Amino acid sequence: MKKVIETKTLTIGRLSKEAGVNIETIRYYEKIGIMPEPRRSTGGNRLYEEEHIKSLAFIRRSRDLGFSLDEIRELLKLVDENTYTCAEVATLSQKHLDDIRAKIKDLRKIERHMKDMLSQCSREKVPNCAIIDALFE
Amino acid sequence: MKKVIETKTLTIGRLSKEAGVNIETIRYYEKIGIMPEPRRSTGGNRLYEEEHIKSLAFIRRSRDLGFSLDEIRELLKLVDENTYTCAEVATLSQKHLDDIRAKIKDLRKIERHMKDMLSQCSREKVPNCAIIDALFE
DNA sequence: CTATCATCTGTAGTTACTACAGATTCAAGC
DNA sequence: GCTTGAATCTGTAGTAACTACAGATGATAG
Repeated sequence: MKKVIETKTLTIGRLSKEAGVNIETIRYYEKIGIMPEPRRSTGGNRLYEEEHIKSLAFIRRSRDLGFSLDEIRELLKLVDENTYTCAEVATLSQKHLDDIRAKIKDLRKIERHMKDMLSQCSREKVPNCAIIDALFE
Repeated sequence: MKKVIETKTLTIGRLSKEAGVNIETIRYYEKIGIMPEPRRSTGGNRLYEEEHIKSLAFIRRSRDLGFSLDEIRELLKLVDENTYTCAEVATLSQKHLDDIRAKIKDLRKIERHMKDMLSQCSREKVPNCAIIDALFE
């Protein structure tokens, strides 16, 4: 007997719902070349396969972790070349982690400043405000 | 004797250097209406006074604290109307502080995930990477 | 008076999308 | 087969906060 390979094919609308990603965003990912072009129906509508579902999931997961689309492109290039090594991936990821830590540091500094300014503010309904003064230096 | 009010007048280039802000950025702030229009020389070059120096300092300080230009516009509107109260300013600032804290929280979550992923990575020069696997889920 | 520098206006590019408009295509019912 | 309404198509423009030009003037030193 013939083995039938069951591949679920999705329209862009279904993929959008399943992945929780806007239709426009999916087309955008294709346009900038980080999602592979799907085959089309005779009329020209996109038809997605397992491959694309995975690809989109990878992109979204990476985005959620704060990777830029360029960084994701790098990662995907490594994967697609199939020649990537753990070391290369780790290097990219470590750099990303460093960036995140730097951002946290910056934000914490801002948080302290804001907290200080707010603590100096009487919060009463009078003009003349310690916060405004601080911003004017 | 006549009291001579000494007002230093700056060209955009000088203001740019003193404030450490790009010339284009200064013009941009004027265009979007958060910096007042300066008077011009007969030839049309911008001539800045103390007022503008202060204004620019306020904007930059607020930007450094992460306020958006729209938020700064709000703050400046309060100041310019001269009817602002400490309470209004404090409300805006508190909201901003909350935003910052939320961002820090998000980033810390990301940091943990990245750290976990990196800890599972052998970092050796072999293909097949725990990080990539994790991103594919 | 001229050479060189500073400024001028206006437009386009950046990131990661989102939001249309106007034209087709698809799927379902009759 | 035909119609209708939903889904999809392409392409363009908008968002935030700038930056980077191009090509035309303005200012200034010698």
